[in-house]
Amino acid sequence: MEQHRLDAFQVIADPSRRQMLYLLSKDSLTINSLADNFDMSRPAVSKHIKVLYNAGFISIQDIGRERHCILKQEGFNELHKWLEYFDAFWGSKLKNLEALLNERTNKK
Amino acid sequence: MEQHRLDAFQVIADPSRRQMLYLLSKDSLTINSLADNFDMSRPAVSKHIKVLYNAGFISIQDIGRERHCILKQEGFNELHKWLEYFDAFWGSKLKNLEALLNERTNKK
DNA sequence: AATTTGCGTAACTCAGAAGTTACATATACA
DNA sequence: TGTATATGTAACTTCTGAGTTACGCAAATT
Repeated sequence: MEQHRLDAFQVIADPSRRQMLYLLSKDSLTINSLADNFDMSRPAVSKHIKVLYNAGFISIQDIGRERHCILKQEGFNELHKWLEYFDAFWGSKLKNLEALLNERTNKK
Repeated sequence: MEQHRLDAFQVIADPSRRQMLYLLSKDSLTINSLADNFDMSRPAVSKHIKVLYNAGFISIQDIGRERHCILKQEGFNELHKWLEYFDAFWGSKLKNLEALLNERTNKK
């Protein structure tokens, strides 16, 4: 089948997928009950779910013919690390001083 | 000209742009000095810079014919807020309990 | 057993992001 | 003044993510 192996950053780039994660933060939902919240076909939602699953943003529990989607922390880790790097950058007074010095001296 | 008005999530979905932000966290750079770090044409880099600028990830200081790109916090804010929401979700023991309860009861 | 329900997948279309080359412009330098 | 440098932009091509419809299958229902 198609690739559908997007990294965490690409996964959250889609507004629909962010909305799905939000909805799942309120309650775990099946594919169909998720699809009720969107203006797209169920297969489209199904694909998004696959993307979210493959990237570790959700786990899926099969109950009979239903697939219950549950939010999963794993997918968020990479994003968290990435943002933390820049948080550290902003947070550090040393960095700020460094930047200031660069601004003043780095104009060859 | 073209739109190039991507939101913060779309902005960081591109690996090249993330790399640019990383490089700019080390030092402020001109368009050309940035382009030296990539296997793409300078106009391509120029476009990415425009995207980063429009989304508030960098500020630009014109010095003569050079454009110095400087990391800017603003663009990160939306991402930060977004992640914080889910951090709160994971962090809250109450939420975890709630999720546990949902798992046990929500199987109509 | 037949039908309905919940879902996945294949095949396709479409839009737009990301790259290219070619060109224009403004500043610095000789 | 003429040339090199640093950059932006227009026009174009290419690729792929995101949507669709049509279909298949297994579990539930009757």
